[in-house]
Amino acid sequence: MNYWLVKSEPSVWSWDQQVAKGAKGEAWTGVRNHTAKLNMMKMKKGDRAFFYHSNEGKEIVGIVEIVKEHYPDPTDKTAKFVCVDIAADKPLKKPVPLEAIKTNEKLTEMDLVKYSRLSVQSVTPEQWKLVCKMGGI
DNA sequence: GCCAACGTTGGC
DNA sequence: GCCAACGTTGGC
Repeated sequence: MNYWLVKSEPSVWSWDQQVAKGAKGEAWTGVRNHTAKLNMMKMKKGDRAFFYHSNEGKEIVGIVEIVKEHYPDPTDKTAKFVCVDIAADKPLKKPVPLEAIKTNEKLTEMDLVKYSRLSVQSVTPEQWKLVCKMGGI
């Protein structure tokens, strides 16, 4: 299994809205960046991803599961980009703020720190375990 | 194909 | 609200 991290501004699409969609999930559309697109194309059904709130909160709030692999993004008129369907798995007992990641020397290599603008990122198993632990899971 | 100008993202 | 980082666009 591979691990990922997706970012969303809560004013646009929040964790609560994701949870409300249930196990069926929701299309993760609107990605217009080729690096993020390549990451989405590597996602497999059953992979897990952290759900991060950018701008407001700036913390990892929950875990989602990839429930449908990549297909053309219906909101993209140029037909160049793709989306996946994700469903809320479970919330972190304790959200992990960006600050905690930046100050943990084991996590300074996370894309969240190095490439803060990338909206779909990969996470190593080591990073995944550590963040889960920090989040109380 | 280079690069300056411009737009967007997101932390601060 | 500012600005750094980075992607995209368009003139040459």
